[in-house]
Amino acid sequence: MRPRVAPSPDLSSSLSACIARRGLKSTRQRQAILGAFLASSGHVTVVDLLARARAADPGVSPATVYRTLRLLAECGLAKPQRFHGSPTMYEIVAGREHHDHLVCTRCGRVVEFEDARIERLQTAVARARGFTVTSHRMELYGLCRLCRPARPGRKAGSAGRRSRAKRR
Amino acid sequence: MRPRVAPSPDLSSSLSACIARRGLKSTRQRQAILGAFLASSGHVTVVDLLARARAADPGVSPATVYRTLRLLAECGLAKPQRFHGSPTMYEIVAGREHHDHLVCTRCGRVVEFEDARIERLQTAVARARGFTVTSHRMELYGLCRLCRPARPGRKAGSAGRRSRAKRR
DNA sequence: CCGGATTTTGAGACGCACTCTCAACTACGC
DNA sequence: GCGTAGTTGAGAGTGCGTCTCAAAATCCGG
Ligand SMILES: [Zn+2]
Ligand SMILES: [Zn+2]
Ligand SMILES: [Zn+2]
Ligand SMILES: [Zn+2]
Repeated sequence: MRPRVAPSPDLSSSLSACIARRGLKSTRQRQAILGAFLASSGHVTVVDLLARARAADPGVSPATVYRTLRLLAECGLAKPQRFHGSPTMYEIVAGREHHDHLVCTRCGRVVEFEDARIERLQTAVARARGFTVTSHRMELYGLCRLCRPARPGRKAGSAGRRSRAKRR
Repeated sequence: MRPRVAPSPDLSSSLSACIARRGLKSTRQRQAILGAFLASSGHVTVVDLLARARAADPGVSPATVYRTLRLLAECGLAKPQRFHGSPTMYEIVAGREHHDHLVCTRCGRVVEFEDARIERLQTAVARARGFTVTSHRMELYGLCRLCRPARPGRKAGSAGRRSRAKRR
């Protein structure tokens, strides 16, 4: 029922809408951050986003990135995801359907999935315990194809190395 | 279906074992903390645990609770659970089987459950995406039986209820 | 039971990821 | 342009947890 909207100008207008509706103002910084966010694919950290936004407009401070991200979340454009062991990541939410995550504990790659059977079972289980579920979180941690140890003949390093250096 | 071992001396000996094995020492504080932890049921925060441990022995500092909890985790006796919106909670792990959690967003109650069908589907989904799962986290958030609004014909609780009632 | 090596402890400094405060600075309608 | 309300950056503050370090406790061999 949701029209699928390719990540495009549309979304930024939807921010303007939300901004207008609340009597807020459109600023250089917000544009830069929104631009960087929409241009990103997948899941971004505040640090990532700050860097990208600064590429477009050096005058962007971390505080503003935090604030704008919160605004985007309130407008239903972004959604924070807190994966184990890394700072909060944000993903584009507009027009996408619910999904859960597979997270590679080695390279940090995040893969999304959705499984209606699991979702149904979750609801059923909850109901059986007297709960009315309003949201859930499900993350599967493990090794992705490329990080899986010692498969002969496989080269894991070439294309796949997503940045994601995590300290701990 | 599991032989229910009442939280008993067994576990504390298993700590001594782990302590001995690593050349560590048994101290008053560790006893107090372990005692408080084992006597607790369900999921405890550091603050909770500190209070309980101090009841038994006033000379226990927060730092030591953190340290001991980490030790317990390394010994496989405790497991940290980070639920959305509350500080890390620890639960007794020894001899129990894996489970996931239902969390009431209003009163904070935590209910455990385990569903083999879901677990199987998780593994299957992961494999289909090329992942080897080593662990997962699944939490269902919502309202428990007692917190569910007694619907006088009108649907009261939308998604947003944020109130944080600490359970005691 | 003692002495000394070694571990542990408490207090407070520190770190990280955020949020808040506030004075200076826009954006924007008139 | 003006005025005003919203916005920004810098830095202080907060929550939660870890680290540092000197003093204290544990343990072990004698
Ligand atoms: Zn990987
Ligand atoms: Zn996602
Ligand atoms: Zn409840
Ligand atoms: Zn549990």
